[in-house]
Amino acid sequence: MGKQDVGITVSKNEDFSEWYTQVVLKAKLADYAPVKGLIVLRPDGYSIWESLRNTFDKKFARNGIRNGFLPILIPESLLGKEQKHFAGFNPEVFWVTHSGTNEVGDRLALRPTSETLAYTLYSKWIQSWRDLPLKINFWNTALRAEIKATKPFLRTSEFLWQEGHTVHSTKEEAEKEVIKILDIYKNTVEEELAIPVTTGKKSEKEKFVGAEYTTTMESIMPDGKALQMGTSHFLAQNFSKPFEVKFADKDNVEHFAWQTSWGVSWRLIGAMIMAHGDDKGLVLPPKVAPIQVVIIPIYKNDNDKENVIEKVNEITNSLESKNLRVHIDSREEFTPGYKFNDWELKGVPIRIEIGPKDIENQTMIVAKRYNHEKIKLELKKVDEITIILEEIQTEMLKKAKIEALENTIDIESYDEFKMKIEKGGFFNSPWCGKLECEEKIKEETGAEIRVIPFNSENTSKKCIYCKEQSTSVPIFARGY
RNA sequence: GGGAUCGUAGUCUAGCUUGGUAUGAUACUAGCCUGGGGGGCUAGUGGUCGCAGGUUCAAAUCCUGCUGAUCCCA
Repeated sequence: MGKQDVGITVSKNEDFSEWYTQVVLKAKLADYAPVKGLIVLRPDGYSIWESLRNTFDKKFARNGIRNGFLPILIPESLLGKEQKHFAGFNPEVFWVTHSGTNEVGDRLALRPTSETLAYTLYSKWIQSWRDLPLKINFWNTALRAEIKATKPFLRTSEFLWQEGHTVHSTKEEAEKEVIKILDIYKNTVEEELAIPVTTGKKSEKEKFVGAEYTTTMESIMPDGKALQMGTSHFLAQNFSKPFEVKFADKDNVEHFAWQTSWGVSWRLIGAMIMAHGDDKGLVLPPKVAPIQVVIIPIYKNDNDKENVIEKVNEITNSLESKNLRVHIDSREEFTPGYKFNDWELKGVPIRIEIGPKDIENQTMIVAKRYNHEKIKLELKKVDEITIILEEIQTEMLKKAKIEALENTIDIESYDEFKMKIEKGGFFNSPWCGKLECEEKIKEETGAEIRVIPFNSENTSKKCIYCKEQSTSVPIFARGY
């Protein structure tokens, strides 16, 4: 196999879509399953998911949220109980119609999301204000049939995610919860995955069906398209009424409860691949990298080998004592050069090279994945690796922020909007708030309102489409 | 929703027009030499040609259906 076949064969700039698919497959994060639109997570991909899950679990726990588990089948009678919600999901629901050869009576849906099921149970579990707030998170998968344009992690018919469902006695408390969760999402994505996000509300048209409003975090990808990174919904009493999630308040009067739901999916992994990867492959932020440091021993003869391995073991012990995830690539069948490329494809943040020359000088070579920098580090300063990893994490976010900023522009002229939309990007453009303008813009340019950023609602500008007084300055973009 | 292209060994691919059980590279296995940016030599292994059916003495090749992937437009 030639050099060009093992690694990524296209440039990220020239063929972004092909580049993305190759990175996913060749870095062994995921593979296609035998059914359309479904993918398989391989250990390196799953490990990143586990890392995110651990972080979220810690933060959820601190916020009084516990995990539970719900079954995957939902009877049609339940799914259809909240009409708007049902209408919104119906086209993409997978149905179980048979058990063995027998037809089932009430068709069973493979959950597209669990609101209806969860709240049926919540109504049983909640009777008094003393039972509130009830905050449960579920790690599971959701199924939504994607007919066309499937893409690993970004658009698949089944996806791993978490869905949180909380119940509160007051509107205020529920709305606070919505924002608290969105904050957790934002800081986790920025701190762990080093991807900057913009938070705000979805427009009426784009909100979660059944929600009173949806808050969202959006990111701009290097190809200029927007990616929804997570949503947190204020459900008001839209579900508590049909599902009778009621509680007796202190005055012994029964009230319908106020609810929220929220979720992030493995889409975040897709975002991470796109945001940081380069022409050599994946680039992993240190915090979620399954392997943070890979060590490549280099030697020509047995004598060298013995000395090198000894040092390599010392370094490994030292790094592992700092709780770093270290791997020694001791494969004999590959040359060092091959291994360099191999681990770069897999995105390992730091590579350490140690050979006879280094031993002589009491140094090692430290190569950083994200900027291709190579430095010489004294062996006795091995502890600095921890600091370098932290720096990498910070620098990656900084770099991503700069790129996001470059792709974000203020546009008030519709002509300019139409001209520039081909290249993609986040456009801050004033909007009057009318559905009609939103739809026309989508129709004529393919761009939609991705998010109405918080604090963007004080504006004296004129709507980019109808020129009337605007009510906000949303971010318009073409999306995934 | 509309349109186009494609599917041959782990990977990439030749062969298809004009039917005769498949070409090359790479990967993989073994051995030796190598080893600081995708090493070399030698010898091997690996294929129900996406699936099902049809035409035919004979199908990777022609026909039909299905399935999966990719791209473009709405």
